[in-house]
Amino acid sequence: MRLEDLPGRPCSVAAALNLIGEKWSLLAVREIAFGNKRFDAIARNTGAPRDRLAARLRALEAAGVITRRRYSEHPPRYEYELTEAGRELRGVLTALRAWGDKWAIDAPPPTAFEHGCGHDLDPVMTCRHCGEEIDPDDLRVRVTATGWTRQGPLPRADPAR
Amino acid sequence: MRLEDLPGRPCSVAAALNLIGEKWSLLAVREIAFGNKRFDAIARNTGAPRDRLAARLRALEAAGVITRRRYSEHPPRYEYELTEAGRELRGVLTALRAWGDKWAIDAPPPTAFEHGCGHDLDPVMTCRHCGEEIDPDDLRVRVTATGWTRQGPLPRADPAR
DNA sequence: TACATCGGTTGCGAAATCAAACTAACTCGG
DNA sequence: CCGAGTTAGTTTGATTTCGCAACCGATGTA
Repeated sequence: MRLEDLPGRPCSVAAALNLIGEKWSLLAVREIAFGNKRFDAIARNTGAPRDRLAARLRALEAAGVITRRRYSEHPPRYEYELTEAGRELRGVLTALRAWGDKWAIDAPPPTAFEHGCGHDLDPVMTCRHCGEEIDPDDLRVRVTATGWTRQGPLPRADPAR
Repeated sequence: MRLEDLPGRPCSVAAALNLIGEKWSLLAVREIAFGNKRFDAIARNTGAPRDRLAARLRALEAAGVITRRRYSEHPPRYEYELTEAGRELRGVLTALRAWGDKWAIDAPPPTAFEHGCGHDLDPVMTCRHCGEEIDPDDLRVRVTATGWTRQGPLPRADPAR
């Protein structure tokens, strides 16, 4: 993706959404990550219309997020797998799931994961360098294409309101 | 959001995407997180069509992600701010940006952040309990609504391919 | 023979999206 | 006072995408 081809601020978030931001794309990735490799299972578990799903799977393949492998000739049958890029998308899914658990549903989380350490997964974003939990209020913009964002600290939560 | 109202697997990821998965929504949140509170700035920096942006901002407000505050009567003028839910979305943006930096663009990251510890931000998702980096291959599905996913380990990366 | 499975494609109407123009109420400079 | 600019949208009309249902062909199963 060429950043210049995106409207607005040159930004990896926009570039990422260009690849995986269409409706059903991330849910398809979720299903494949769950081990559901086949078209029918992905369609059933996401609820996506079959024609839209077919289009999304092609786009995800073109984006390098999944591969399509024929496991039968006559009739041709395919299964989908995550590429390295697709596998790394699971982190995005984890962040989204954590947010959704907290803010998008009123019931307890419908899906939980057990981490290798034996406890239920409770993900935290940390700084690889210092190991501390990342407080987004504690970040400064360091580099951007000129003209798009002034350098300096990001706005903080305003405790007055 | 009632999970029963979603098509497919009951899932917080789907519920989250229902709130913030439409086109331009996350980019609008990104801009507000950057401190751009006004309609025109958000429109300019995202590249979103103004009518779409107006619709998205209303939807984000209804979803509880942003607030709309009048800063002028006559003419009525508004500015947008993140709610607590919106501020916690910054973690999703961080995950998405990290993925996009690596997989969605060919150039070096257009935006970097400096963490409080003095180094460039390099986010890692860790387990709150044991502090270890989360390897998505090291997760087992612990609970889901019955019928949707067998319990047990998730498929691993297949080293044979 | 009849039906089910699988991985789609096709056709079609409904809905969402887009760029551009327009509105309305102000402010500022001269 | 005049004209230009700012701000936050709304309107318009064309384009694109979406969602649904039906269909298809090759095979396997009862």
